[in-house]
Amino acid sequence: MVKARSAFSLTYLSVMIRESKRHFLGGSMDYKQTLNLPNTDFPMKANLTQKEPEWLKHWERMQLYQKIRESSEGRKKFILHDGPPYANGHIHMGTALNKTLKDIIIKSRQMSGFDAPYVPGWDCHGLPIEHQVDMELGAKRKTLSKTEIRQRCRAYAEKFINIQREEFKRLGVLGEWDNPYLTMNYAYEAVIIREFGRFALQGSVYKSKKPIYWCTSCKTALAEAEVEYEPHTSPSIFVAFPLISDLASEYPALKGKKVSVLIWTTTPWTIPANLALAFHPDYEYVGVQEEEEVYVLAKGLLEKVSQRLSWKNPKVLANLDPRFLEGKKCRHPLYQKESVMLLAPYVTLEDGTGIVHTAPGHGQEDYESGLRYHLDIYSPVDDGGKFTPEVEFFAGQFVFEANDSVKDRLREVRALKGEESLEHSYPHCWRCKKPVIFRATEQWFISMETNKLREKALAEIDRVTWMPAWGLNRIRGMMENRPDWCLSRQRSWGVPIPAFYCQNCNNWIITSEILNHLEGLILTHGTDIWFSASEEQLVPPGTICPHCQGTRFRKETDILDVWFDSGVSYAGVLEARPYLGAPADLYLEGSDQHRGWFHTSLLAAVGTRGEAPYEAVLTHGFVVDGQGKKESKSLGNVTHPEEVIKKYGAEIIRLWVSAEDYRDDIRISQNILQQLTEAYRRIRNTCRFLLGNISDFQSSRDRLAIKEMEELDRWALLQLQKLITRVTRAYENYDFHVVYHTLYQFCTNELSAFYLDILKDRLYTSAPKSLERRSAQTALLIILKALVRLMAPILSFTAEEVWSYLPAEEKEAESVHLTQFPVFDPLLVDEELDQRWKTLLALRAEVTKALEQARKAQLIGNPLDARVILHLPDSLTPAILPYMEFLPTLFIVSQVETHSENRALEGFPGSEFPGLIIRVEKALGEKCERCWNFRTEVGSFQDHPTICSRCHQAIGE
RNA sequence: GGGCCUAUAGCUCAGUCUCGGUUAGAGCGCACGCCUGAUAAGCGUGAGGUCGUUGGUUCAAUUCCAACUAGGCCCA
Repeated sequence: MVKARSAFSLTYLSVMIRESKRHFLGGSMDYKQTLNLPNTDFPMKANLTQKEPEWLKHWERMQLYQKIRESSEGRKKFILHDGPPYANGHIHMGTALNKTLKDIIIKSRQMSGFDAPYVPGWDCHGLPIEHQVDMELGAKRKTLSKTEIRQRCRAYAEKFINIQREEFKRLGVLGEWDNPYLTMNYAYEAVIIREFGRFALQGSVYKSKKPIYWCTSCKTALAEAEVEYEPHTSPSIFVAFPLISDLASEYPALKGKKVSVLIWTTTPWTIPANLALAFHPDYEYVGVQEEEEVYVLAKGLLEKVSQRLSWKNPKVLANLDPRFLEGKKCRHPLYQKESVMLLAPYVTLEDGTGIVHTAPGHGQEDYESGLRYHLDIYSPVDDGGKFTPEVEFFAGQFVFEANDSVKDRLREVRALKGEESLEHSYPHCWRCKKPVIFRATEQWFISMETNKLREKALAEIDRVTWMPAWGLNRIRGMMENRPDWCLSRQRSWGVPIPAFYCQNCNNWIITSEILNHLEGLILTHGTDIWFSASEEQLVPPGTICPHCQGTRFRKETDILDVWFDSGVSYAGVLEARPYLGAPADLYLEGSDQHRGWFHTSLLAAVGTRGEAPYEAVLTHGFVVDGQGKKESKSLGNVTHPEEVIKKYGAEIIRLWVSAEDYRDDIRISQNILQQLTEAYRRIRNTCRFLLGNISDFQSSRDRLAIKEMEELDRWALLQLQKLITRVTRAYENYDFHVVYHTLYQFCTNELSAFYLDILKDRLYTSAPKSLERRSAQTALLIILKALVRLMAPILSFTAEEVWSYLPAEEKEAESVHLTQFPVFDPLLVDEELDQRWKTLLALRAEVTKALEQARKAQLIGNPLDARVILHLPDSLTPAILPYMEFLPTLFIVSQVETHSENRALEGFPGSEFPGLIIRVEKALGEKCERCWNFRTEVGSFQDHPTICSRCHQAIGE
């Protein structure tokens, strides 16, 4: 980067020469040339789009990140552990927000005296990538082996890691980009296996059935993301389940009647797997007689059902309390088995009878009820969707074809009370487009209760600091209610579940010997070895089945849930890299991660280490549009980081991230970006002005001690101390919008509209080396150096650019990012001065109003045209009188006088100070051609007839 | 449908939470004006708010409570 120093003295010299020539010739002078106007090459226009990439190159060349690490060796660590984004697609505003926030935290902690390393990571395995690869392959997929698919998945992940890495770097995020953590790195994969092994060896892992989406045509499990909802016509039937339990004791009206529970379903084929009937605990149910039978159904649906079943004369015999029915039994209409009545909150009155036919092996909610009531997860259907031989009447039939047979059979036994057909939205396979079924299959789980995982996790949740505080309730609620962790996926792109089955007795086996052996293999070959090598190679020599002494084994084909991959990152990253450490000080992600990464990381760490992997968790909201609506392609309200960078620069994204309160949802719109651009210019220009006015200043030579400085300058430094306190505290609390607003308003209010505006006269017109000018410059340099460091975590590019324009002797490091925040200096604080000046400022506000009136009346234009006459009330006199000489400077007017008490003063009445009257008149004397103040003595110097005495003296020096 | 959260000027944020109490603040933007020695800059003045809606508690509510509406996240 180019940095040019002004050559003030040279300029000045040439001016003096020119001046004397002119004087000699007797012409009028160009006094502008004798002023000390701002002088800097720091450009007003930022040109961010072009400059930012140059800075990035510069930082890379100078190895900035490594230098920061070296410079902070031995300091107290601050570990922000990166939650890995998924290695799929380009970054969006949300990921940009997340990474930028992390960068601001890292940089601000670093500048607060910590050693804050940042290791970014990526989540690499999983269905979305495999799905993409599948789609790209099309029909060719079936010809490829698992290993070949996995190779393509790896390449796919690599491609997007590289894309995202460049996009993140472009935002100005500093970190160990050349050595990120990837969940598909061999070493990381080995850690996943090891951590799973810890769970397995302590007995927390078990196998059990669970219903999943299953495509009978592709003979494969499907994830939620792989099903598409399409219209589908299903038969819908009403079925009666005769009661076994006698209700007459509680409801005498039912004595001696044939009572049945009436259900409605759109999947007749699941009737053979029925094990229960679900009632809502809070609804009212009735026993209704129609002809010879009594039916139990929800009161609220009686009318609807009567109509649909064309009942002629339904008669309510009893109101039934579902809580009394709980646990009572019905008989299955087709088989000699029971169906238990239970309570479930998901039952609705939208359709049907208010009682839900429950087959735990064929539905998610049914499954949950099954678990709660300890029912068998019964699913007598094979991979091809055919009933297994054990199913009487329907064995071997394809389930969708069995719908009719089931109906026929129900009709035969007079259990079928009504039938219709229904068009509704039904899940279909994304690949073959055929309707899918819910089918229970064997899955791997981590128990929430074994080893008290839930209890320990809840205790750790209470110990961790959640920001905002409501995060605790949120994750607590989830942890209290979550089911056991289903770990297995029937997929290819992931880490295998390292289990073997004995070929002889079919029991599964996971031992420490097996795990150790595998870990070694995976470190050198990755988990690909699991898919490519034979069991003989994967099982350590001499392994025998602990159950039956068998020696031949078959490997598990399921892989692990990717949430387990990222969930063990504390082990794969924090513990694996000696310069980090676990637990982390902070995790920072979107609030959706209360169910995601925060949750799984906690479970994994508590389950294996007994403690949370983080001390504190900070969450941010989601990016929404200018109206607060979520971004969506169809609404067309999506803002892309790339476009913002192209139009405004990454710096504006960083400013946006800082300006908004990220704990809520974060809005973005062209209007907001426009506004931030304006704010950016103001901050930039303030820095430029400061740079321009210290161009001839060298602290070692010119700096004044605080005691020697003008009171105004001391006031400014005092305000700076308040700024430092406020801003550093805001950084500490992660309140970046407070940082932004405080910095910005300091530039606007304290500096631009007040201090700098007043200072111009002194800076420009005083003799260059005069004490009063050096006093101002001393303050300006201190302010600039503080500002540039305080803004560096947010405006990382601009701060560095400003830094590069500082005089060499002011730069204690080659990059602003290698420096520390300014610290509060008590020597610069003077409470009494601050109080005195509060009154001065309030008076100034009154005067500016009066000046505005005068301007409106066309009495004056520039305030320097004015002479202000004050009538001070007694309450103000003691505070103001000592400053009479300073008032013209303060008001930026030519003259200020107090009015004698004798006669009333006509003028502008002050609103804040009763009795204050301000009169504005044309200033006396002539306008000094050099400083533009009106002075009566202008004209009294023969050598310079158009300037005032102050300027005359200044020129002479 | 359930859990958690949010709602203050056109925009971004203060204030209210832990103390309910005179005319609810700032900056930007906007309008009008000044300056032309920060100049694709700088300064000033002004207009903008029934503090999401409706109830309740209270002498008094933007602030406490409830419901509702809108929006967000996570579930179903």
